[in-house]
Amino acid sequence: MPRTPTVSPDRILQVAAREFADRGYAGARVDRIARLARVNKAMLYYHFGSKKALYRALLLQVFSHAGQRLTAIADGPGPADRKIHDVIGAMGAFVAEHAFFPAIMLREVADGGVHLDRETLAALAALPLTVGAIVRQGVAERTLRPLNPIAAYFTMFAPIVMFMTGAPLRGQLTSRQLVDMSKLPPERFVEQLQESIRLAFTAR
Amino acid sequence: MPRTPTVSPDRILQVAAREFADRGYAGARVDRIARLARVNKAMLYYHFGSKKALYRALLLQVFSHAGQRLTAIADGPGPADRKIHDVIGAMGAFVAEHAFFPAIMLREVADGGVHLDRETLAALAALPLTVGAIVRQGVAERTLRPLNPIAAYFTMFAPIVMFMTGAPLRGQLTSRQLVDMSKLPPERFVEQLQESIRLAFTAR
DNA sequence: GTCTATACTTCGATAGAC
DNA sequence: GTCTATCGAAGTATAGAC
Repeated sequence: MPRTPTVSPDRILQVAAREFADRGYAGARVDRIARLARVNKAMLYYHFGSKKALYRALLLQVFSHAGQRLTAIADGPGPADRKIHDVIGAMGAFVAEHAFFPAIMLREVADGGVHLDRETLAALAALPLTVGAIVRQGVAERTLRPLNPIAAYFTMFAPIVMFMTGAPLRGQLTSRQLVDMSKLPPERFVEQLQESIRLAFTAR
Repeated sequence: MPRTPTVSPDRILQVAAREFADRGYAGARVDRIARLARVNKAMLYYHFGSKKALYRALLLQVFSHAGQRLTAIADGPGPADRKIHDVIGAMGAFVAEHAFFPAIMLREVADGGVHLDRETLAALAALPLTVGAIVRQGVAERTLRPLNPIAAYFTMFAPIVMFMTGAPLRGQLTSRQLVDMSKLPPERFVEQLQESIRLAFTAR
């Protein structure tokens, strides 16, 4: 996966990812995406048709990739408590590779999915579905305590998504000397979360 | 606190809360806020000066209120593990009273605080500061296990904020029969989170 | 304090030549 | 596939009468 794709559509998607993550659907500017991707606007519309279609193409791609990571773990062997640990780690790794992902996820939650079609929503739905499957496995095999799958999904993923998205805001609060929120690298946050979720979810 | 304030500025703030929560700063429309608040646009600008000033006034108000709730608990008597439980409950109650709050919080995290001034950022900073104080108390008195205060803050609040904000998206996923995420009322989610955080944070 | 009308800007999208 | 030029809609904000 090259850092600077030579093909226009790929380069557009890459720039669009940052633009939509940083500014949201309403705040994103097609002009800016085209300029940063070094294509003119007409070219962008030629490839994607509309701002909304570009947004959907991007989200479908990223949600599908994220879903595949989780599904691979859920469908693999091993006890559910181990899978929970691995799934949190996989999400942390996915965010490390795709820094724009958590902000997009956050914004789509806030927007209520209004810009998405059924296909993109289905790709998004794979995430809670996969976690739900692991939780049900764990409760059945008694490696996890009885948990509501939806509650478990939010309890394990919301912290990672909000922490990763919140880096710029933490930077502002820290640099303005309002709170010092600078001393926790992402990898350590993931470890701490894994430990908290292990204590919270494991049957005993 | 009347449901339909008679004074224009109050009514504008109330409508603006829903508009900014539903659509974000960039997506919010001053025209729509004015129309729904039954004032004309010139009146809105007369009272608040600009879209940004209106946004800041709203966020300053809501962050201050939320911060006061938490501070009251943190400064009160009792062991820290109990305060953690109460603070989660207080946040759940605050959201029940101000349904727009979690979406605003989520969007501001994603926007990186770019629309806020120092005063509003300070009001926001009170939240992690207060949780940090409770965590430090608990670690000192050995009612909580050693925890990074920042990690603790995100672990306990991110789930509540994302779950509450995500109601419309869950509704879409459920009604389109992609996942059934409809069977978990907010109060039960808060209880489940309190139990998970108790297990995750308590020293033993 | 309240209104109508409008100035000014920006945005998404397209026409049409090459 | 690629470009320049531009259109029409929509947005924030204000002027100026009452």
